[in-house]
Amino acid sequence: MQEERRLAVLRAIVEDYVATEEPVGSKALVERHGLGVSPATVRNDMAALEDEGYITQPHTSAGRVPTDKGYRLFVDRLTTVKPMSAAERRAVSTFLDGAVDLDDVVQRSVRVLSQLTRQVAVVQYPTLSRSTVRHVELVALAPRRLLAVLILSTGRVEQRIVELGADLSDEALADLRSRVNSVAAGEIISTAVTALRALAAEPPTADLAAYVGPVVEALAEAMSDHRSDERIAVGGAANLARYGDSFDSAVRPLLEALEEHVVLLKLLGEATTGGMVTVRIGAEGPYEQLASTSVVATGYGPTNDALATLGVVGPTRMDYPGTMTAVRAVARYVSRILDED
Amino acid sequence: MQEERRLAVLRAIVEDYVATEEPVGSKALVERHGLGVSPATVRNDMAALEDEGYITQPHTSAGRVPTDKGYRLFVDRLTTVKPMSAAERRAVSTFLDGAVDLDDVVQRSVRVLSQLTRQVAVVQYPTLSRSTVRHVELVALAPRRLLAVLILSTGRVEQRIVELGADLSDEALADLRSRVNSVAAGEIISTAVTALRALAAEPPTADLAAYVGPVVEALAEAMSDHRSDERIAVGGAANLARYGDSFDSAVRPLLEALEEHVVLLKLLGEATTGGMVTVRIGAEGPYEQLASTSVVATGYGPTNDALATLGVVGPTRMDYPGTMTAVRAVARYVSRILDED
DNA sequence: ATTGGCACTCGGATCATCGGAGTGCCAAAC
DNA sequence: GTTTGGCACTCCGATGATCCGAGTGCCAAT
Repeated sequence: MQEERRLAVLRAIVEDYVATEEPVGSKALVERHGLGVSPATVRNDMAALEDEGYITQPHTSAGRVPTDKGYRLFVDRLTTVKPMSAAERRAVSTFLDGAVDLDDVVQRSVRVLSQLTRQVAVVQYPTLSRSTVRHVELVALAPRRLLAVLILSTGRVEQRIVELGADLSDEALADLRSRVNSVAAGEIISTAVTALRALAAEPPTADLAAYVGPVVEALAEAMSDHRSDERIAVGGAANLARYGDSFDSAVRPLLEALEEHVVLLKLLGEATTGGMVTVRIGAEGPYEQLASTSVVATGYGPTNDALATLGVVGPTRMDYPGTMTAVRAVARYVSRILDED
Repeated sequence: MQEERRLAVLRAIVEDYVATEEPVGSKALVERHGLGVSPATVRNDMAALEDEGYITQPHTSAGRVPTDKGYRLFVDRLTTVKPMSAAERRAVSTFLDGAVDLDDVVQRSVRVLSQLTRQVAVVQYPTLSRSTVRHVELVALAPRRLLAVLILSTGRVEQRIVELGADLSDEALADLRSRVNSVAAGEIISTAVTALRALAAEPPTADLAAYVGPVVEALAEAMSDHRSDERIAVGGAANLARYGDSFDSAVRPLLEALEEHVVLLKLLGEATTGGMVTVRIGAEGPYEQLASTSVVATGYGPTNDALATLGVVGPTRMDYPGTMTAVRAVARYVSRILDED
């Protein structure tokens, strides 16, 4: 079964290259891994693997390096799930358990993920679109100005200041508050927006006619605010310093991407559910300039109904198994925490 | 007046070195700047400047490079205030005017500042400690759980979830809300905390005794939360890519510092008021590892009562005059915006 | 005080050399 | 048919020698 051995060779090449950062030759391979064959045999296999496009040599008479295609095969078929050490598990859970609010959860996740993977970590804030309205609070700030506070099921809180066209009485405010909550509370965002707009279109009392419009508009705007969909936390940029070589080709575009949240979001891709981790390798991604960076990401959210994405961005030459388990584990912990409150 | 010319020479060296990134020699100096003397004269001056410690040569027979001391003199005595171009002004104001809330103001400031200076920009969120309580809202989420929303004069909103020891009636909630607001609203943070604690110590009605404690504690904690004092926004890290050389010595520690908000805060230093811009050059700063980075910072806040700091971090070799005006301008615009709402 | 002249220094670029790791291929062995 | 040892070959990268030129310091002249 040479076929089997070839795959073993590919796996060995990937592992060694990731570990050493240097092209790996036939001799070093047989020494460091227990393949019971001679270097010559490995060379034959390597030639075959090269023909099929899984590896290349940077130049004649150098060792081999995996191609994107090689990494792809490695990830798809040669990766064994690597469990996290007990210490790591404990670190993740204790660190994340200390979070006091949503912001803090996200910050801490980014931090722990980047430390675990020694890579750049990216965590998207939970999307509004799937969450439900827990409560709407209206607070009078001045006769003609109020603060609308929107509390969502994910724990996110949005607030807007609303300017009114006429003075507002306390009774009218209380009335408005209860009416708004009765149509919106408990509903999913999109439904809530529709219901609120309906309320604004036909003011139930003449009193409210002057206020309901601006308030509803502010709320609807807060609910469908795509800016907040794009909120993202990034951490571990210092890990980029380890790239060392290939600075211009790899680090610069990545640093630029990290500041463009829209780009980052596209890079993370669609959120996947159920513990599935997406791996996008090098040129498989949407940006040419990031041809030598890979993305390992997964969705997270309460009850495994993916609310948002979180993951890691790094060089194609990365420890995929380790990164994948780290990403999966952090996603699971974060989901659990969000479920709790 | 050789003294005067010497300073002119120093200024020319700084300007040239900042522009070209290369040690500057006597010949190039007289050519590029209109000093009406010969290279030999300049050499004499340079020797004197070197004796006094304002410049050095990286190695014998190379041009001169300013020392920290040289930059210091340049900043203190040789800098003419460089006004911003009309286009820049317009860019800043229109960009910042588009901000919708406090978060957005900070984000946009970081962005505009980093683009203006082509450097890493850092903006601290307004401190809680100087601001006053605008309003406290209490929202029932469940019979034994409520959400406390704290609205501050800076526009910042903090919220905390409070677990109660007993079921809460609507009347008790309303009572509590009005009592809390009557003692806290309009007060400065520290006063409000004291007043609230007093309220908790002697519950005005037996009804409230079971609730007032946890609620007040949550509010006090939110008010004195030092974590939020440490909130910071960073932008323009991609500009670090321009360093090119001196990667390990300069970029790596800086990247690490950017993730340690505590370090960054210490780096920014005390907030200064009244349009004063602080410049800290190289080894003047508190961190050895950042001996080749400078900080240009200033305080900002409504009515010029510095609430927080904002600034730029970059290599000692930076365009100080330009950076200083940019920092000053952004601080002024941000202050104005915060004053408005 | 300034200037032109001049010998001197030293870093960086250029180029040649050399060693070694690694390959491909072939013929022998299993 | 697969595996293996042997061998000639390639080419990268380190090392070292050479050389050029920008820049300096100093001195004598202005």
